[in-house]
Amino acid sequence: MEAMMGWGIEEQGGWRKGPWSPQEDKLLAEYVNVHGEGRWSGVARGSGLNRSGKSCRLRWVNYLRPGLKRGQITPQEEGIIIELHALWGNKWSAIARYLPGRTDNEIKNYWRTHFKKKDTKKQDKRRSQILKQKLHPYDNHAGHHQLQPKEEETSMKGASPTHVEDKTTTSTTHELQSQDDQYHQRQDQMVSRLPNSDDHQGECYNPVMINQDVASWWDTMGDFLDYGSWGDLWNLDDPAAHDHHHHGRMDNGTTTAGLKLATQNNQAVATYCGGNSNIRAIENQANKAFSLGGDYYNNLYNYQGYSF
DNA sequence: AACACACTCAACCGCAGCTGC
DNA sequence: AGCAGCTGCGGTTGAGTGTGT
Repeated sequence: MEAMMGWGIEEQGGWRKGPWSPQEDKLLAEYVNVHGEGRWSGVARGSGLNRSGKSCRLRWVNYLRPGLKRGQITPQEEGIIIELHALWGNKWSAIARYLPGRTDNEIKNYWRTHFKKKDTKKQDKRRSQILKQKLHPYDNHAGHHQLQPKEEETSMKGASPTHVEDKTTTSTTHELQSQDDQYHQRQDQMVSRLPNSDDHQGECYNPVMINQDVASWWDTMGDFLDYGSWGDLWNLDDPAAHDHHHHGRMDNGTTTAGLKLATQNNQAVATYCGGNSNIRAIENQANKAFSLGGDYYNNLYNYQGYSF
């Protein structure tokens, strides 16, 4: 008799339900380590567990899978969740792809706990503040040149940025102002963002070559990113996540974008995902930072922008 | 201490989409 | 084309825990 509630052939007495015991976890982990993920109905049959394939998959994905972070959601992760939820709504699995080590279930629970309650005033305010920082990074540059066109920001579907107080400026303001000045003097060195036909997954812009090692690149970018309070969308731990960004293209045409800092042989060392406005801003900043040094064709590294 | 309420999170359920026959 | 099985997703539930009175 087929058991459509779970996956696989249901044993007499039905599948075991409820919390998993350490012994069951061990059995499941051993089975997956040997046979790999997938074919979950086969897990139910072959592992000796009296659990449905569905239950096995859930336990593995949400609890046993290597690389899971556990622990509290950080403010940076919260920011990502809020921004992506504003873009995509309850697409928890899609959002989870941008938070390595977090599961869709975890994010869904977090959202419901923190932002989906009756008493939403405080939560709405916090969400608005974070969205404000995400969607208008340059508003933090009091009196600065608006580097990206406004229409790009409005292209972020579903986002309705509410104006709240700007983040307090820091000591980096002067340095940034100075860089901006030099930037405007050297705009002729800006690298154009022409589509690269080699990329079939999404629109890819020509790589910008930089002549610094990653550490100094990061130092240069770090002030700017921290200052703009959206450096958290960079992913230094799992550069391979870049590939997930490609595969995360939305069917509904939602525009998101990614950047990759990569070695000359195209191996990613850091990736970024976020709204197009942020991507454009980072590109501008990178162009500015590295064109200042001149001779940026000694390409030890490159970065590339993608629009999905 | 005892109770009520709030919160967290693991796990379940139903459904839709995909694939192979 | 239609069916069955598999997979993954989003919504929901409920047990355990924390906190306030």
